Amino acid sequence: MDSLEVDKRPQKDGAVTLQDVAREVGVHTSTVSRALDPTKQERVKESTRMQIVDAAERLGYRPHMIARGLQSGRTATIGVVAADLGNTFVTPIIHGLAGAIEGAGMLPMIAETQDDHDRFANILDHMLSRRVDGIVAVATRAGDKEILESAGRLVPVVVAARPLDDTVLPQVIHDDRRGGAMVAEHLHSLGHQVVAQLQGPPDVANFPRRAEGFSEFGRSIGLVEVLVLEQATRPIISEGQRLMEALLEQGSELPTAIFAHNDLMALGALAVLRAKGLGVPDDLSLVGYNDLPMVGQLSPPLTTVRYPSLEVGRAAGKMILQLLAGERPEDQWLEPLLVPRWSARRI
Amino acid sequence: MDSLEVDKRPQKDGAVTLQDVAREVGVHTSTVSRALDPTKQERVKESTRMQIVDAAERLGYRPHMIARGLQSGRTATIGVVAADLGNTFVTPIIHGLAGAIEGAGMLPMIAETQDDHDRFANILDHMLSRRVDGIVAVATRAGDKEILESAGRLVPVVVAARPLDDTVLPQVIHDDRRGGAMVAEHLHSLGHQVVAQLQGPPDVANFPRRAEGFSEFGRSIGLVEVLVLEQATRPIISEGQRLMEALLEQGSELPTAIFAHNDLMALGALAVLRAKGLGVPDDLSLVGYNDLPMVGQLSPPLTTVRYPSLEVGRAAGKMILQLLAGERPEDQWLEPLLVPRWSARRI
DNA sequence: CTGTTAGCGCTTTCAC
DNA sequence: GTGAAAGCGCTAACAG
Repeated sequence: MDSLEVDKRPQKDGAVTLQDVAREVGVHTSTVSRALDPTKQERVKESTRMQIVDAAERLGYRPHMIARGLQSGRTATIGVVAADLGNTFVTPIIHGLAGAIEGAGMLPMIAETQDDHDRFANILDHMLSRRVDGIVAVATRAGDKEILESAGRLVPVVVAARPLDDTVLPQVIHDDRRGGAMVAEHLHSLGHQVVAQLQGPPDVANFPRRAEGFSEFGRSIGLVEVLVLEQATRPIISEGQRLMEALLEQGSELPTAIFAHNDLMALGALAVLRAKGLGVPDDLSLVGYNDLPMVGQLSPPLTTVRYPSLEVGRAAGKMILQLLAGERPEDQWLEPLLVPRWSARRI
Repeated sequence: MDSLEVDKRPQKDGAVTLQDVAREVGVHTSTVSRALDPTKQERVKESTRMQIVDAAERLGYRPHMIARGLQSGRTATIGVVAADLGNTFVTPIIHGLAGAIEGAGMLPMIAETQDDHDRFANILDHMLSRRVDGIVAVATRAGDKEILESAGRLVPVVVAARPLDDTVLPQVIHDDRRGGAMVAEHLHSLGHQVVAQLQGPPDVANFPRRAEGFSEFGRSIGLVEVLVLEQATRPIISEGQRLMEALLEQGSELPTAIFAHNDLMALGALAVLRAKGLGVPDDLSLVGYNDLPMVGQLSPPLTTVRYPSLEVGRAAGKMILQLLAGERPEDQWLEPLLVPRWSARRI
């Protein structure tokens, strides 16, 4: 029985393994592994390497990244936790992120929280189970901080888009406070004196910051703010409608200009105003935030603050890569830019 | 030496393994495995199971899906191959897909081809290396067919959004031909007689179908079509501009209405028309395709054909799940819907 | 009911 | 320059 060789066919699913290639060439799997590894292929005799490469090609060998990952502990995957893929605000972030990490052979894996804390927790857990190499959180609410930080102890985590107060986690931060102030300044420069805000959910840190920047700077230059008694529970169109209606019905003085905390809420407000027969900007000026695709071509073209989504995604990707390389990246600051269009006009 | 026990601390990265839990409770790993597997936990004595669950909780055990995947050959991951994440057309598809598969514990992994064949090939290869359980292709061009079909021999593949002619692969199909015809009919009903198309890339099957539907049905009802001598190389704004300029400069009769093969190209055309001092719809009617978010609020609100992106994503997700369950799903047909707004008017 | 053994496909010592 | 063997964390087949 000197020929114990068992005829091991390629596995049921048809995948060709290192074994198959090794058998084909008549060498050991470790030799094949070395021959196919760019960093080690010098340690293999040129002639055998050629045979191996050839056989691998011929058989259609494809490395099994899962098996490799089990060994190395890396999956070349970055988990992206978003709130809502239906919001055109997040797509460019994912786009930028994907572009930034693809050079390193990494791919994003995406999940949606729907702004629900339990889902957030589950998703984080799931991603850790999958052993993603890093996590980019673009959906964080204040209540998610602890759990995200504890994930950060296991794997690199970058916080993007929605900032977190007092955290050790590295962040890509947008200066929302400054953005809010820019809106106040713009309205003031157009001659407005009585203004109001439609505020986004207070537990998404961007919104309180926008509110503060707007209110404080506005006060300092003499703007009078009519307080809206409601706040949005989510930063979406329907909530913009609700707040706008609340403002109109609460019986207080009507402002001449409104700062909606994001473009979607501005769209909601616009719909309500239109329905009530109020013209924008003729009767009321309106400013949004984010500069979503196409808002510059709305009727009227929306004055807004440009939020650099693509750059945020790119920066987050780079930071994750740095973290993975053992570096400790500094927080990135990305500045807002006021984009004056036609929905806010001189009074 | 009856106590060979080595003090195996949890691994360097702090991850707790079955081993750790087993050691803690004083049982074998396979017992722990069973105790933690919902389908097998009856085979474990209640008391030990309790201890195990307790210890797992206490130690912070988290299943290692990679290791499990190596064993089972499944990764609970669906690869999504998109052309361009920057296009708001794809996002809802991903959104729908993610929603459809999440119930099965699967997550999408996304990559962009930028409409480049080599990148398409690389990405497919990469996804197969990662052993995704299935692939949804939303970026296919005619030249990608063979390679996609060969991937389909290894793993379930669903073709969505961009159809493929004569393929065995299951598809989510949108009736582009019908959509094109609907546009012709609409323009005809508005009294237009001379029309033109800004055609999308011919190797993305949707566009020739839209063109045929439009031309053939248009001819049958008496529309005269001015041929544009150029075709887009990609379905994007700048190409819409280029074609619109080409039409204006080619010296042929000017149509009274234009059918742009998608909304982005319509936006490009709109910009050119505006720059040349031509009003839409006063001087020229314009119809797009897709009904991207917000095009209903443009100035003018764009008349377009609604492409059911979200539903396409959902259907693709369901089909992948069916395929994974060993079923052979039928192709899904999703119908277009003309959305009349203000960019096309009665002549 | 629980322990043993083998092995998923690959990389990585350690020998020779 | 190459082979042998161990092992990544888990599941499954087989004992007992």
